This record gives sequence, C-alpha cells and structure tokens, in this order.
Amino acid sequence: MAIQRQDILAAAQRILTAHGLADLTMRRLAAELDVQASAIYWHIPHKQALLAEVADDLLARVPEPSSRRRWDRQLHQLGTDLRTTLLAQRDGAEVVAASRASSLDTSHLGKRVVEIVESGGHTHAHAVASRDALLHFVIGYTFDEQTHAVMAEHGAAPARFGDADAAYTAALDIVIAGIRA
Amino acid sequence: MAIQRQDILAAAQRILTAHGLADLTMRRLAAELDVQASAIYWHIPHKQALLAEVADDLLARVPEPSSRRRWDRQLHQLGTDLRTTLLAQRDGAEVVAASRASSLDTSHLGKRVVEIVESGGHTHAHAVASRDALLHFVIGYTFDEQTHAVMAEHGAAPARFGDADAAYTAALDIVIAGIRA
DNA sequence: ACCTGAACACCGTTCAAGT
DNA sequence: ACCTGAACACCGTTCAAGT
Repeated sequence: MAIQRQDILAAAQRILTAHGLADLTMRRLAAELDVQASAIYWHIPHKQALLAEVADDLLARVPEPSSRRRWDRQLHQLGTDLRTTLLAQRDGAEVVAASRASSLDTSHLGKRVVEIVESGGHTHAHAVASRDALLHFVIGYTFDEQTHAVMAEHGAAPARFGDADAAYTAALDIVIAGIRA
Repeated sequence: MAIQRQDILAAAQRILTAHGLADLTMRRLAAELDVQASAIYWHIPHKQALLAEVADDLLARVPEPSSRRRWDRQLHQLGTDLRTTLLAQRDGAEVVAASRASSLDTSHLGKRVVEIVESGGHTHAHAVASRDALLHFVIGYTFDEQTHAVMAEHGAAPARFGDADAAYTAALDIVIAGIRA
C-alpha cells in the first residue's frame, strides 16, 4: 500500500529521536520508508515543509495551562512546560527555532499567551509584546541549553555546573516579572 | 603571496553581505580567494570555526553603553544596539544564533550585562539570570525578525504591519522591567 | 609553509518513465 | 495515483602530491 503523509512525519520523528537533526535527510527518510527519496516529493513540496510539521507537532504537545490559577502562574506554567517539551525531543529547540520561529504570532501557543496576559487586565499591545518577550526567550534559552549539552557530550565545551532547572526558572521569573510590571 | 586568516574572514563577510548565509560555502569562499576549497583547511579546521569568527566579529561591533547613565538605561541601550548590529549584517542574527548561542556566558557582551546589572545593586545570581533573559530574548527576537523579512520578500509570508522598532522596544522594556523588579 | 588535484561520501530536488 | 531510476547541481572534508 501507498505511503501516507502521516508515515513520513512518523519516520522523521523516529530518525530525529534516534540519530538527530543532522541525520534527518531526505535519503535517510526514504530508506526508513522503503522508497526512493524522490517518492517523498509526491507527498510533500520540500524538506522545510516537513520540518515545519515536525515543529508544529512538537509544539502541540505543550499542555494547556490550567485556567483556574492566576494569570501570571499560568504564564509560568506555560514557560516551564514549553521548555520541558522542547528538551524532551532530541534537537527539539533547534527544529522549532529553525522552522517555526517566524510564526509565533499566528501559532496556538502565541495566541494562548496573549489571552492569558489580557486576562490579567493588560492591554492587547502589552500582551503582544509579552508574547514576543516570553516565547523568544524560552525558545532561545532552550536552544542554547540543548546545543550546549550536545557539545559538552562531544567534549567540545565545558559542562555547566549548577542546577539547570533553577537557572532557567530564575530567568523565566524575570521575564514574567516584567510582564506583570 | 599566501592567503591570511584575515583574508578568509573578509571574504566570508563579503559573500554573506552580497549573497547570504546559504551561499557562504567553502567552495564559493575558495573561489572568492582564488584558491581551491581544500586550501582553506590549511588555515581553519572547519567551517564552523569560520562561522564562529564571523559571529564574534559581528558581536564586537556592538558599542559599549555609556557608563554615565543609569544602569537600566545602559541595559536598554545595549539591547537596542545589539539588535541594530545584528540587523545591519545580512543573516546576522542567524549566524550568531547558530554559532555563538552556546557561549553567551563567556562572551564579552554577556560579561558586560552581568556587570551592568550588578552595578544596579543586584546579586550576582540575579545578574546572571538577567543576562540569560536579555540576550536570549534579543537574539531570538531579531532572528525571527530577519527570517521573516526574507520570507516576506520572497512572498512566502505576509508582511508585518506596524512599527517594527516600537514593537521591539515594547518587548525589550518588558524584559528590562523584569530585571529591575 | 602553503596550495593543488582528485577523490570520498554525501546533499535536496526534478522529471521522464513505469505500474 | 504513486513510485522508480537516473540525473543535476551541488555540499564539507581529507590527503597524497606538488612547489
């Protein structure tokens, strides 16, 4: 039977998890699906479109913050969960940074942040600026963390000392304090 | 006469400005220098090292904030100038995000931010978290901006309306307010 | 010391042709 | 409708050999 678009996404995720973004090539993907590389182009227009799908799928895993809690706690939750989700997928932050960076404004996550900040009694303009500050910070920070972890593994960088989670929370708290102010 | 390491950096910058990061290949670089691609490997170990040099050179162009002004104004100045510097170089933010992301802590810029925040009477821990929040935000935000501008040029994304500088300043102010708090 | 020539092991993408 | 086969136009990097 024929290959489905779904199968391509699943195969891409398997390669990403098992071998990393550098090994996620069209030829390797084709091999994983037992077809020729050119066959994939009947299903998707180009590699970037596939990467965007991988990124979207990853971001969709970020849980909804419980709307019971205070708005700034919801924001904190979202900032924490987004990082956790990105770290859970090998090269997750890089995939998102490379292929989804340019559409935070239209993304579900972006809209969610705007809503939460507005629910705190802030203007739409402030909510939009808050979204930009928060999401760019989280993605950039996590990308750095993940990149560094890989380099440290290969001995190309010194390992970082201290509690990574605590360091992140401290920086996240600064951004959220700024949104509150 | 022989090619200098300096010449390679200069040639790389010319290609970057004229044709963008995608066209900055070892072969094109070699052509620009009138040598074979393999000749470059006598001077630099690999492409990544060259990219790191390009990124360092770019970051070194960020002016020092005038230490006369209040510490939080210095931070604002630095945040503004960093973005301006990245935007001034074609694909500047991407080069920095890709090759320098993982060493903000040891960079001159990173140290400078820590100093400025400490000069505001804050603890070292707070200054470090502030550095991470500020620099990841600025680089991530500017990367997004630059990526989006290229895509909009190619018709691959809708143009953004409104004042880009004002939007950036609003988000930057949030981060700085958080540092102040 | 510095560079060439040639190769190795790859890429993403296109497209006529097959079934 | 869906895929193969073959090609096009490239990559980064290595390394013996030349000067």
